[in-house]
Amino acid sequence: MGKILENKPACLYCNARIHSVFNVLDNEQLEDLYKHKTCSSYKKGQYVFNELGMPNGLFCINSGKIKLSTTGFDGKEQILSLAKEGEILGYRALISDERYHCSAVALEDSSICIIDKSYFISTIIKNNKLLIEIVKKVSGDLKLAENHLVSLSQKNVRERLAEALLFIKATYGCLEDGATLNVTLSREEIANYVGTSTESAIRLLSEFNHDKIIEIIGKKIKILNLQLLIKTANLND
Amino acid sequence: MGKILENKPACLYCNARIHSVFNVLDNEQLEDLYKHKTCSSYKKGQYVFNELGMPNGLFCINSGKIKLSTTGFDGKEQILSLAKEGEILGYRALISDERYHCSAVALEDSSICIIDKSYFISTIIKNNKLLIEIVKKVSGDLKLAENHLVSLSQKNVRERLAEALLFIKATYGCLEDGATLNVTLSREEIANYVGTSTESAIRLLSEFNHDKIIEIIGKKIKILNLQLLIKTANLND
DNA sequence: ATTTCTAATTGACATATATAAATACCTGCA
DNA sequence: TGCAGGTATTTATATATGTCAATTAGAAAT
Repeated sequence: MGKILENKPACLYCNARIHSVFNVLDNEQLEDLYKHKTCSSYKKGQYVFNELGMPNGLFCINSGKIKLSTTGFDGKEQILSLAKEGEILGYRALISDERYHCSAVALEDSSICIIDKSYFISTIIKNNKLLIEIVKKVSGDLKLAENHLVSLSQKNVRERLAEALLFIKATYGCLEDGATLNVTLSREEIANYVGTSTESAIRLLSEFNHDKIIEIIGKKIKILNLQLLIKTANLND
Repeated sequence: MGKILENKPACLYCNARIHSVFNVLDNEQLEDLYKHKTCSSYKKGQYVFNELGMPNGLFCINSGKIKLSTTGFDGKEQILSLAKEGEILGYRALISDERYHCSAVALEDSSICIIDKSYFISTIIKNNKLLIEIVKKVSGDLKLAENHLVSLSQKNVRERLAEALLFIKATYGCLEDGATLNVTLSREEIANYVGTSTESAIRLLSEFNHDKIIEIIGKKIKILNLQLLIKTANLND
């Protein structure tokens, strides 16, 4: 469990809201939402929820970065996606009333609002606009999963790694320099997204580094040649 | 385009309805649905829609079998899922108002109802129960995609092929003998679901055949030893 | 029945990638 | 300051799987 914050952020003035499903709510509804939530802080590495648990609320990231992963057949982690502020988590398990089928772990210190389960359920039944936003959100997630699936099925590790770096950039953006990825993932985590061994991920990152596609600065990765990275990823869309 | 049938099936008496999202509609709503649809037949191999097109209606399989696939980076097919009677197709593109991101092709002669686009959109905005069913449907699809993704990422071809056979059995069931898979897929199609080369799929199917896990009877596959197949698939759930 | 075309099969070979093992590098903590 | 435990890196090696090429079987067409 995260540490409950006394000062929970006002939904009405939440910066993350514009990119979230709650953007379709009016001011009154946002006030109502505020009344039915709490907000907790999570330390880097802490679980927000894990795939064994039953949901008791809807998570909405206020700030921070979260990885969503699942445990494969021999305990190996598979990172399914990366989430940032404004994104809701755990909605599927909530709506279908079943266990989470993935785990959410903080990649850095994060604050996350937890919306009361029964309030959320009763709200979506009344509010079609919100529900449609949720359908769009799941559809978008499905599309991302399918793209990831095709890459895993058809591309080699080098292409997938390049794609992963582009995905990280697209998700979390860069630091002020406009090139250094704005998140720190371990080599193992990168490998667990790409679907390869940690050693292979390291080897290829070194190659990218040597080929001046990226520069490795400690745990940070700086994209030196975006065009070449895109070419290496062999994208088709 | 499929060939439009003069006698479209009544939604009220549709056998497939029980397993579909439309099971939440009452009799009056089903009559209404009937009024806003057409029904077409598709020959084996025919496209129901393809990933280039814009949706102009919601497809609902009345009878037959459909494969959903997408085209990978160098034109290679990736089969994403298999659909049967009662399943709706193309709902995501419709709701998000964008192009299909996969293609639907008939695996055998099929009849498919096409529900008027504007009718469907206006209906889901009014009918929350239906919309919730759709959320559950997308969520289920996402769950399947994620499981497939993890297998592609972490399992070897042998395990994935065994898993694919189990998936086909779970989706389409068996013939009267309770063991022969009730669908004919080419070796290439099997490979394109498994994420391997056609040759590797053939080789491993021969191995399964030799090991008495399956029996290959022409294009049909009979599961001889289900327990061993499950063990070979190395399932964890 | 004969031809033609596609799908299935088999074998040989190349190679990408996993695995294993050893070393180097951090980072927190005593 | 130095130890300890994890993370990162590198090298060597094994192997699963893709690729290429040749053959066979089966289905469709004339």
